[in-house]
Amino acid sequence: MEKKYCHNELVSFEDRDHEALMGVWWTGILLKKQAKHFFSNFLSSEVQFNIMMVLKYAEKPLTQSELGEQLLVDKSNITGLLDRMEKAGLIRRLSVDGDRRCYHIELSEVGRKILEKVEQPYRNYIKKLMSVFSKKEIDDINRYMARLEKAVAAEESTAFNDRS
Amino acid sequence: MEKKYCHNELVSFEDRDHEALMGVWWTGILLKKQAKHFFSNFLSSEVQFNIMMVLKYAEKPLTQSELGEQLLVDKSNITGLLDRMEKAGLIRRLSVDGDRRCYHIELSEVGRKILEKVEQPYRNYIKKLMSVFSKKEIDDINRYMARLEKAVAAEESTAFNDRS
DNA sequence: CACAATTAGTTTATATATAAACTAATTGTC
DNA sequence: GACAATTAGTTTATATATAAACTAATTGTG
Repeated sequence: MEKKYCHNELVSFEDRDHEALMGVWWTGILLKKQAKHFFSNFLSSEVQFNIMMVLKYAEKPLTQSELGEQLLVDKSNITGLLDRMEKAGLIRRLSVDGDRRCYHIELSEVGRKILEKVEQPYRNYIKKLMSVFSKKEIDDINRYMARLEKAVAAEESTAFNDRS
Repeated sequence: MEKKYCHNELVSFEDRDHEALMGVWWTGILLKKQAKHFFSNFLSSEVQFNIMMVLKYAEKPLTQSELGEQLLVDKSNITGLLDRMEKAGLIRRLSVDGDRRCYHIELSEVGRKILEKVEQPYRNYIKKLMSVFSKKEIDDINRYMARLEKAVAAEESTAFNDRS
């Protein structure tokens, strides 16, 4: 069995672990690229879609920081993302009673309408993608990814270049 | 069982398929972030590490296009990446006999030395990360990711906004 | 050989991503 | 209540990412 560092035949390693990890990595990249393309007629990126989805389904108004935490987006990145989305009329920043430091972010009417157009097609698309897997395999993937995420989080402190 | 669109408790869907796909997505993002941090003392990104690994293990000299294909990096992106890496003394562009359009990219001595410093620690790091999985589970992940990649590729033509 | 089509790489415009330094507002502590 | 520490968000600098338009060189076709 050939082990690949990346996606074609020119380079191969002998490390099944590495291959598995790179598999998750590359698949994630592919999914991101595809999603970006999927939304490109309506939104500048899949990140904007994710933001809108989080806003739509949030159980309470979210601040920029809370949004960033959920989506693993840095606060300095959130500022620009929301600037562009605000400029495009997709979201609004509302001042918050009692804390003049932060905003509550909400979907605008335009944003809601665009989300209505793309949400279901995207869900269908994902449904179709994932239909290559059985119920049991889907559960496997869910469990494996959860464990891998936990392992990554646990290694956070032991990185190569930590000065601690 | 709770289904999450993203990483915390504020938003939840009822879609196990979607959750699995998002799991791969998020885990990929986490891996990228961690890797970037891992290399940050020596390289400006994990992408540069990947480029150097491909160059080291390639069986023949690679052009910019070939490099880009392997790493899923757009040709317009490769130009800038290699510009920065060349400026940092990590790689060289060599003119190619008989085709004045392209370059062969090779690791410089400096690049080779830096790679020597970071490659084994990174491999160990990955080994440790993946040690939470059994041999059988590693094989599962490899198979699942390969199938998911294939499914993604197969859907490429049916994207929401195709004008075909 | 002429010349259209293709290929390799660059440039430009725009978006996403992070770290670090920064401002302004709030909280904790005495 | 004063003031240090923290928190929310912005700014700046730099890197990565894509699409589209571009230049220069090569290939394919008559």
